[in-house]
Amino acid sequence: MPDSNTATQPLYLKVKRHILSNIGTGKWAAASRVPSENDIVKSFGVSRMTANRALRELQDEGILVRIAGVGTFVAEAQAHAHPLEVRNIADEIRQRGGTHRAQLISLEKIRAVGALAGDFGIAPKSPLFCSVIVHHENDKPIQLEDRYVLPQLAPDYLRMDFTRTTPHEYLIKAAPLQEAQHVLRAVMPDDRTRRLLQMKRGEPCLLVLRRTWTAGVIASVARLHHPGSRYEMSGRFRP
Amino acid sequence: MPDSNTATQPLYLKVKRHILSNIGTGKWAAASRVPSENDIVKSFGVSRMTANRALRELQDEGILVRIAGVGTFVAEAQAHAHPLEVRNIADEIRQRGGTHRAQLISLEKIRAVGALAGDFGIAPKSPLFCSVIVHHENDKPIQLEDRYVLPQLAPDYLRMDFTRTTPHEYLIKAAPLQEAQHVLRAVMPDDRTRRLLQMKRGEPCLLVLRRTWTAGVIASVARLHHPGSRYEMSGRFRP
DNA sequence: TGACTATACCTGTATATACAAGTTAGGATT
DNA sequence: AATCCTAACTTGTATATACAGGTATAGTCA
Repeated sequence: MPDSNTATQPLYLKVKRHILSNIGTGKWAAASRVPSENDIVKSFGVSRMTANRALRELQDEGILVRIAGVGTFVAEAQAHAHPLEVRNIADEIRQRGGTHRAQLISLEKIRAVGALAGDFGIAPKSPLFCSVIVHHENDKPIQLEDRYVLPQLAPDYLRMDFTRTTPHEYLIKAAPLQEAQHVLRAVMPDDRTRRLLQMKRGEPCLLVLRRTWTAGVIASVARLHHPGSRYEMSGRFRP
Repeated sequence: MPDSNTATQPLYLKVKRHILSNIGTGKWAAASRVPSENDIVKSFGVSRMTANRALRELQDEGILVRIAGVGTFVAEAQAHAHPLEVRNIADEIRQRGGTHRAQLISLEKIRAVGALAGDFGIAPKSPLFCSVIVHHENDKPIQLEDRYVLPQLAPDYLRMDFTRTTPHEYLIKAAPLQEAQHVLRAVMPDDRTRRLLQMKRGEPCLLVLRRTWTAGVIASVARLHHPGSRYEMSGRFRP
């Protein structure tokens, strides 16, 4: 029955902004109660569905906690975890406006030994596919990718042309990704790594270890070495 | 008019799962069209608001793209960006079951010079608060925190006891965080850094540069050095 | 042929209403 | 005093309806 909107802005957004501003200024502290749907109906003159949408979306965004039968409350302050994106190297380069070139060092079937077999949870000497690729940005090497793949999940891995698509791109199509783990370290490169990345002596590497799971088993393990002087990861974050 | 539900499961979730399953099996490829709200009304026998909620939530989750007047489509495959968390060091240590100790090296007012003034966007020689803290895990140094703070936003910064709370914890309370940027690099430490972190010669550092914004201005800049041999960042990700 | 228009369809938002189910507090009963 | 029950309030879901505004296409008119 009330009008549709007063200033060309959706009503549920007005309600959301009002709540967010009260939380942002500290007027409504963490764990304190916020107006119920019916309170908002009265104070804003909107329908309950509109109030519900505002509160529900704020819950989905982690700002509020709602308990049926009890009420709606300001969520505890965010764990303050800032996401940093770990992305496909080719996309990353293209987005920067650079040109990507992949140099295939080797692509073969190997036998898992030692820690590698343990990583995959397979028997020692089981077959694994292994690719070694150096990724270039504007013809400067910026990533050495040592990748190991479970043959069952990517049977035609050895026939792929990895100068055209990255293993990463191929794998997310071949083996639906369920989970990924990343570990980030600063390390000194070994001789082979330093040579392939054309690094100076004494220059460190940013190392990303990536493991991806499919159907509960590790589908792929990647070791990504980046020259410290030519590569950095960055991310922006808005709470 | 139709019944409420058939199997104790919300109808909008049924619709969502149906769509997700069609996308998951590849039946509906990326960029292909998905049924309109009215199609879903007919095929599922639900109201348009219910169909709308299912499609809208899938859009919010990045699964679908909706264009008013045109239709609803399967979103292009996710950019495959894996978040890596950049967290408060004290929380991180405690969560691992270790004990955290902060060693205050210095806490003073300085004058911004050179790049620092540029970072903050303030005039050279403007005052800045500066704290230098070494964070220990089980009495081993794992982070050197060089932090610069805008005095206006944290007037009592110099009176804080940073052996009890981290600057990070203090700042998120004093200056509501609006945006944060992180840059990650592998670098060789300078002499001071190597000494404070008790590192061996030739050992690299994982360097995190963090800038946080409040009300459009940079509130704080932090340089976080970690010994490569004793520190790593990791994150898990489920799509 | 080119420009305009009417139409059909789509999403976006908003409302009034309804019923289910969880929680809490207070009152009645035993 | 302990227990049960009810009333009031909360969120969660679902519907029918309405209007606004975006987009594309077919058809009309100049």
